[in-house]
Amino acid sequence: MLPIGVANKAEASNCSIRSVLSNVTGKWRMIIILALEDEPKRFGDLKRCIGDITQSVLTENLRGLQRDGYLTRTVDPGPPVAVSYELTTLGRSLLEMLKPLVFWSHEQMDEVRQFRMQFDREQAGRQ
Amino acid sequence: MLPIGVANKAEASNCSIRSVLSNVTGKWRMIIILALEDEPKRFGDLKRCIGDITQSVLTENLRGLQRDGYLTRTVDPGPPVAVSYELTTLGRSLLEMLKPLVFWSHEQMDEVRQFRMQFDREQAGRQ
DNA sequence: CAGTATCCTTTACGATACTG
DNA sequence: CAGTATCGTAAAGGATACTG
Repeated sequence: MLPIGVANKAEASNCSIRSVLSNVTGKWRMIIILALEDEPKRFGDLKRCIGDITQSVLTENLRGLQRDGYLTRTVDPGPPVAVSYELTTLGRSLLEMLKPLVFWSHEQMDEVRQFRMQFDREQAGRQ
Repeated sequence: MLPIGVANKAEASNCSIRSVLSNVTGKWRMIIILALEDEPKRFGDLKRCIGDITQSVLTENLRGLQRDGYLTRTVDPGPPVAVSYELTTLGRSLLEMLKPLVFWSHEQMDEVRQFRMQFDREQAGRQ
């Protein structure tokens, strides 16, 4: 069995599984990793590629991923300055873990939507 | 390449990959799925097993997972009443996607911690 | 036992303006 | 171009009290 539980609060902070799993929670971290699959990208490219992320949020999340060692940030002082982000070996390794999950998500999407609609209908019927 | 980006906001809501990936973001959803790996568990068992989750938050997340079809909720009217939660086929299928990620997390934890410490040292040095 | 109901705090996210 | 700085909102989570 996996050590997912904690006996107390002090233990929670260094609970191994949780601390690393939390790297891919949040709305954007997986998306960014996936966006860097094929090649290094510059800040503006990433923003365009993802589409609906704001500058400040993209910056925050890139910092976090860089801090944890999933990507590198390289500055080419211009002018104009160009900053590019690239997956590290660790990041690429995470990407490989994520890909099956993404394809699975894609496949199961309709089923989840069915379940949701049914659940919501049942809830509505109970009112 | 994976369709992770969106061209506009309207498209974002039915962007397949994101909508299902978001099922496993958040602090607790993966944890709950993992906690149900071995056998169905009752509400109190889950709470004890996870350790540091409050009743209300556990309830919310169980509802969400049930809504999306990952688990079932079965009531045995007592008294005393006993409610047990069990992974569905879909939930078990998700669990299998999650397990490699969890083991990977466990293995890579030290490396991530090293990166973090180094990054934080560099940041401190820059002040 | 398995919740609901409140209320509160924290975190993530978003919009906008400004800068070297 | 790639940010930073502010400010505001929304969602998640947490603490506590109460209930059939």
